[in-house]
Amino acid sequence: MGRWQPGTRDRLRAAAIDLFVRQGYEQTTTAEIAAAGGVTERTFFRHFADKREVIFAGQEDFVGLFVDGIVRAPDGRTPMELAAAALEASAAFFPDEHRDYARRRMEVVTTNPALQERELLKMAGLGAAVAQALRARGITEPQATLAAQSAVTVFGVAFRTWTTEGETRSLAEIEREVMGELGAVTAG
Amino acid sequence: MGRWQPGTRDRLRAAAIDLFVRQGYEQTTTAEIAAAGGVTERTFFRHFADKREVIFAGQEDFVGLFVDGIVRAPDGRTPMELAAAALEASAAFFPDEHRDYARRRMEVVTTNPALQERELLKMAGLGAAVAQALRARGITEPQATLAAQSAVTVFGVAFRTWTTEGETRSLAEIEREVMGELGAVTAG
DNA sequence: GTCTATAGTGCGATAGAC
DNA sequence: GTCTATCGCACTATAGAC
Repeated sequence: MGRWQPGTRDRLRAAAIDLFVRQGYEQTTTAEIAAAGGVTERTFFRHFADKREVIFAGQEDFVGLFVDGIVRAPDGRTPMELAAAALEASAAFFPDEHRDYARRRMEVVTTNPALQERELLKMAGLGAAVAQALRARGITEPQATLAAQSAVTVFGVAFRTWTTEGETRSLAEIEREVMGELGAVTAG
Repeated sequence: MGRWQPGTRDRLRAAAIDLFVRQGYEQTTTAEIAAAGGVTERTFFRHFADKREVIFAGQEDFVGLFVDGIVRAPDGRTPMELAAAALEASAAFFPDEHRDYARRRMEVVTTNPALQERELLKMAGLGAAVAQALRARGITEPQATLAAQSAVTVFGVAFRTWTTEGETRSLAEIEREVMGELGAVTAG
C-alpha cells in the first residue's frame, strides 16, 4: 500500500464530492482536493486521469453487471428481452440505501456541463459494451446497437426518476415501467 | 480591407480540421490553429469557447431543423411519427455533397475521447430540444423523452451508416430504414 | 493585448511494504 | 534486496481575468 494511509483513492473521491457539493465543481481546485485527502496534487493525478474522473470512481464494475445480465439470460430471448435482463441485473448496483448519495452526486453532475459530458461518455461506453454482449449472443447490427441504446435510454430515464424527491419505488420497478412505456411509444 | 478579414470563424474551423486530420487533435495547439487562420490565440478564444468547439462550428441551426419538423407536422400524429418528422426534416442538413466532409470530421471525432464527449453533449442537447418540442405538442412525460431519445438514437446509427465507406443511400433513406428496425426491435 | 491561475505531464528521488 | 506509492519540481497548454 501507500506511503501513509490506505484507501487514498476513496478518501480523495469522498473529499472531492464533499467540496463539489459545498462550493461547486469549478470553484474547487485539484490542489484543494489533494490537500483534503492528505496527498499532493501529483498523487491526485496518479489516481485519476483528470479532475472529472474523481466523481466516477467506484463505478468500474457497473458495466459488468449489465453485461452479466445478458450473458446469463436463457436462450431464445429477443434483443429487447436481453436488454431488459441487463437492466434487471444492473439495478442491484443501486439499492434504496444509495438513493440519497445518488441524488447528491446527480445534483453535482447536472449542474456542470463538464461533468455531464463525462457522464454521457460513460453511458456511451455502457451502450457499446451492451451492444457487444448482444452481438456475442448472435444479435446482428443494427439490432444490437438499437437495443443497447434503448436499454441505456430506459436506464437514464429510470435513474432520473429514481432520484427525484419523494420517489419511493425501487430502481428495478421503475425500469420495468419505463421499459413498458418505451415499447408502447415505439409500437407501430 | 484592414486587418480585419471576413470569415475568420470559417477559416479557423477549416484550418483546425485540416490540422486535426494531419497531426491529430491533441498534437495540435490552439496557438497553431490561430496562426494557421492568421489571427492571435486570443482571437481564437473570442470565436470559440474552447478548443473543442471549433469542430462543431456551423452546426448551430441543426437543432432548429429537428424542432421545425415537429412544429410543422400535421395534427393527430403519434410521438414516434413526430420523431420521424423531425428526422426527415433534419436530413436536409446533410446532402450527399457533404458526405466526404462529414466522413473526415467523423474520423477526427471518433478518435478523440475529448471530442466524443462534446459530440455526446450536443446530441443530449438535441434530445432535450426535441423532447421540449414534443411536450409543446401535448406529449407528456416520459413519452416525450423516450421518443426524443429514440429519434437521437436513430439519427446516430443512421449518420454513422451514411458515412461508412461505399454507402450510397441518402441519409433520409437510411433514417427511415433504421427507424423501421427500431420499431421491429422494440415491438412486444 | 497582456498576464495569470489551473489542469495535466514527465521524470528523478525517496520512503515505506514485502 | 525489490516493488510501488508518493513526493517534488519543472514544464506546457488551456482558458479566463484584467
